[in-house]
Amino acid sequence: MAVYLQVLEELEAEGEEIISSSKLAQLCGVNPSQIRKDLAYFGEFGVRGVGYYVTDLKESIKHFLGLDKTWNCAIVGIGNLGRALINHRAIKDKGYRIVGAFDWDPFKIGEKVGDLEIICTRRLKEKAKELNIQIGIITTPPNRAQRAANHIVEAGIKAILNFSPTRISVPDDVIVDYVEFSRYLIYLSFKLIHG
Amino acid sequence: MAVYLQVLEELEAEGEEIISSSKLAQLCGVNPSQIRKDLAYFGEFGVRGVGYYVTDLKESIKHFLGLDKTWNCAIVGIGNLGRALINHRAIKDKGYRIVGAFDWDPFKIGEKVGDLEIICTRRLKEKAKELNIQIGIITTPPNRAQRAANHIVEAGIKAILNFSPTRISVPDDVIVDYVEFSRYLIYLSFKLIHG
DNA sequence: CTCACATTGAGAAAAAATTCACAAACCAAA
DNA sequence: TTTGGTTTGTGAATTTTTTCTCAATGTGAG
Ligand SMILES: NC(=O)c1ccc[n+]([C@@H]2O[C@H](COP(=O)([O-])OP(=O)(O)OC[C@H]3O[C@@H](n4cnc5c(N)ncnc54)[C@H](O)[C@@H]3O)[C@@H](O)[C@H]2O)c1
Ligand SMILES: NC(=O)c1ccc[n+]([C@@H]2O[C@H](COP(=O)([O-])OP(=O)(O)OC[C@H]3O[C@@H](n4cnc5c(N)ncnc54)[C@H](O)[C@@H]3O)[C@@H](O)[C@H]2O)c1
Repeated sequence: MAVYLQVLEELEAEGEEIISSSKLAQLCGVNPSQIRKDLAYFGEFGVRGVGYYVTDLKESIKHFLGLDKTWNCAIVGIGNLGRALINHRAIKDKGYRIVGAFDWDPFKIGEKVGDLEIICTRRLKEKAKELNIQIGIITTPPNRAQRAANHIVEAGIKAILNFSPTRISVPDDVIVDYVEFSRYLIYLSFKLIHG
Repeated sequence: MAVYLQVLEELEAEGEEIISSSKLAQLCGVNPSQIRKDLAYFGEFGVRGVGYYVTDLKESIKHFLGLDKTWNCAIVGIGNLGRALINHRAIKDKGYRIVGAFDWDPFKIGEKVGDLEIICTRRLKEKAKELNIQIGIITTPPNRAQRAANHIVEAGIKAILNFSPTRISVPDDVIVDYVEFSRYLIYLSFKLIHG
């Protein structure tokens, strides 16, 4: 679904107004029926004999994926990785905004990263309300990840993305996802061996 | 498959010697038959009436995934993200070693990151041979990604992991994978909306 | 308005993946 | 050696996913 969205955005940028499922399928590298089934799943967007209106369809998918709102994120642990994420522009275009940078280290507090000021993790709860933070991102060292998670949960945030290579435990109503860099490397080396 | 491996490693660390498909299935959150099918796919490892020998099975999966060798990687673009990846310990345990740090910026060349010295991108070809580099990792700004890719291809490296948010074009015999941070955020926000 | 053409939406068919079920194989104890 | 209790490996059954097909519907020309 995210692939369709990306292709649709490219088409829109090229000025295309209408696209047929077969053309879109070709661009996405899938079967035309696949596309029609997927799109029909959450509403009827096509026009028989014509195709799909690129902009309308794009908006519908965005709405379905929740990309028509902006989502506010906080980063906890402002080391190399935290900074890289704050500076990463690509996510802003998709409607995710990093609105808070938190760290435990007293020497870092007050320091500027981009146009964010690093804030003490203890103030996360207070700031989460103020900034309406919906997603917490953990980029602390592994042995601090659980502590960071606790702060995020405490602040009432219901979604966590954890970059540190440790499992964290949280209440059932909090969604956690893990980023594992090694996954990509395993894929590549596997391909190198097995074609 | 990578999940089985992780669970097996945990089991080995706990001193377990034998595991049945049903126990392993439980730990991985899948069906026992699933496990037996998957394992039977690349050889007969189990012992009827007994189960699977944890260590043997772990080794076999590692071999199958190519994780019994060490893979040498080079990072091209030593900014925040590049540094974060170099310092990231978790991948070393899986057999991936970052043996080269390359950057274009003359002011960075010679600088130390961890125990690596930053080398000029122009020397990539020469160093790739010397260090037997098999995987190239791009962490340059987006507008430099293609140039970095060209250097990597030129150096005879056949696998590329691209962190910059741009598509790159390479010859057919080079494998490319893309890391898109936004994928994880989309997953989280989608879950927040749709349960 | 009618006709020729294009394309969707959805049910039918095909393919793929998952799960079930059980014979074959193994171990341990008697 | 035989017996009883396990657990794998695999063919069959089931479920899910993907693809095919075509009636229904829209467009635009005449
Ligand atoms: N998942 C991946 O793909 C991936 C890739 C690279 C790095 N990593 C991991 O990301 C983590 C961070 O990497 P890095 O290079 O930025 O490390 P780093 O040491 O540069 O930064 C860690 C930061 O966390 C702060 N911190 C420590 N305890 C804290 C706490 N309780 N609350 C708030 N902040 C706290 C530190 O002050 C420091 O600024 C590491 O665990 C690393 O292994 C993951
Ligand atoms: N995929 C993801 O999930 C993700 C996450 C965060 C950042 N990023 C992306 O990663 C990239 C790097 O981020 P960063 O924060 O480290 O940026 P940065 O600006 O700190 O570092 C970029 C480095 O690349 C070097 N460089 C530029 N041109 C080069 C060339 N031709 N050859 C070799 N080196 C070259 C620069 O000298 C600099 O050191 C950005 O494109 C960013 O958008 C991706």
